[in-house]
Amino acid sequence: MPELPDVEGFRRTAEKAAHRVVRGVDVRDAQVVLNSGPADFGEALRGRRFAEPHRHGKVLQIPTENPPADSSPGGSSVDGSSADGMPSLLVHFGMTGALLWCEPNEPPHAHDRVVFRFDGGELRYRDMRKLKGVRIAREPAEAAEVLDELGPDAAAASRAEFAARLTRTRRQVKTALTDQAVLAGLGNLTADEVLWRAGIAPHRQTTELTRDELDALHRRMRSTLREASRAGLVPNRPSWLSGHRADKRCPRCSERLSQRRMSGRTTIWCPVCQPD
DNA sequence: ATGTCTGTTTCCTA
DNA sequence: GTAGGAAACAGACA
Repeated sequence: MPELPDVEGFRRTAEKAAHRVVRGVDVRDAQVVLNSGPADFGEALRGRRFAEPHRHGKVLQIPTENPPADSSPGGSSVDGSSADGMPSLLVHFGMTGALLWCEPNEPPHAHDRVVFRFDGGELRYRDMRKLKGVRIAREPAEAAEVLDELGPDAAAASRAEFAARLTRTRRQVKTALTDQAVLAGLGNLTADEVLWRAGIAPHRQTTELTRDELDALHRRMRSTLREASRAGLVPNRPSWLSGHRADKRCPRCSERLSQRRMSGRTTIWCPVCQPD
């Protein structure tokens, strides 16, 4: 599932836990804890509060903050401790990961790999295939190591930044769009969707795109991500290309869609709306 | 049963 | 620098 819009949905889920104290961490499958042992992982988080979650591309970062200096009722104090210097939780959802907010007594799901318990609810990292998972960054520099590998967030990249990053390489535009080091957040579905909306064939070389085409691509990308993020997934609507991966007819002109594997992923486009 | 597919990423080879 | 394949994993599906 997880492309930028999905992770944006998970970010909103994580907001339910913001400013709550982590009462306990259950690592039900140590394999998804990427950079520490299960005990250390839980120990790094227990007793701290989750702060406001951030998303960069497909990566979700949940910083922590210290518990409020004892109870300060009445004061809506966000307390003194900033999230600086505190450990962060980093989540990469791989291909099948998800984050769910559950009531305390909901029975566990077979694919619940890590459970973060709070008073009155819990956050669950659920993942069937365990291609990625969670990691702990003990200080901001450690989180930066992961995030610095990524290009600018696709939903936030400016037009100029977008064009500059994309044309830095001369690869096929679909491949460049899904390269997280070029631009962070687009996956197989959103890349196909954006290219279709912009009327650009996926195998075009980035360096042969005109300024107008780059601008169109950027504009479509922003609007597509905005709409999909609101839904928390790439919609399966009839007016979207992604809704036609099965019947393989262009939603705009009804032409038979073309299909090819590009860098290992199934790529779909309309030969009429996206000419060579 | 066996093979193929999958909304991800990384590593290797040509 | 770029493209393609395989692998990590756990299914669903024909």
